[in-house]
Amino acid sequence: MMKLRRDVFQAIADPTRRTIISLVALQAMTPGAIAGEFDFSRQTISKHIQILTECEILKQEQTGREIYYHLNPEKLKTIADFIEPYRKMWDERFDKLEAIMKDQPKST
Amino acid sequence: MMKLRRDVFQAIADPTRRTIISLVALQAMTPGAIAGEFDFSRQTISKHIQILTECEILKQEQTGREIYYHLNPEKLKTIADFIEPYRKMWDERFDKLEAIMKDQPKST
DNA sequence: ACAAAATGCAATCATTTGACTGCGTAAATT
DNA sequence: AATTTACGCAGTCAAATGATTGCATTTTGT
Repeated sequence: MMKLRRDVFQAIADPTRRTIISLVALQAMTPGAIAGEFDFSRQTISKHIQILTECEILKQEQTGREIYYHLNPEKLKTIADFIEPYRKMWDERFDKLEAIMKDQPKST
Repeated sequence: MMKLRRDVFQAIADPTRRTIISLVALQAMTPGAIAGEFDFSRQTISKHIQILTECEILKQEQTGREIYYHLNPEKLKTIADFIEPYRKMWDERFDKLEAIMKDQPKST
């Protein structure tokens, strides 16, 4: 059980884990606090946290007996990098931004 | 088997399906042609295509006995929308673009 | 009309997933 | 020192996943 096949794409496939990400993005939270937001058992949530931690989407920070988990947003870049090439196929705003970039060649 | 839990996040969780997406992004392809790019059986690939089609990442276009599958990039926006709030936490370039946007209030 | 080609559909099977309960351990509280 | 609190780890189990093979169906080509 729990092979090392875990990657970021697999991690965000689960809706509960996506919710955990959105919670922890606002502030670091303990497993107990996170579990309190769901109807699942603490251990179930704990396992989700473990999966997110394994692929480094979450980082731990222990203080006494409490462990605070906070988001490591950089890891989500993997997803963004996958999406990026397709973005320009739909995102008009992105095209507009690109145009602005071209119009401002030496802006910095 | 194959419940209706299929969503876009689940669809892109599989590496084979991500490769299929990248292939079809370049040009519409038939299942046979797609399968030819992998070492898996044709039916295995066919099933992946089915999953991608079910959640509308791929669209069919039948011509005779051949079915061309092409990418529906809009569906990937779901993923982008999830990532977007976290993007500004890592993407320096994005911040720069935002700054430029602010500096150019009436640019269009 | 018949054979070949391009697909989809069904059945099967090992593995993974996501939920659960129970237990162990370390830190805080009394 | 004993109890409570906050965790993690191990085991279990039903369901989902991802692969397979075999067969049916429709279109194309001879």
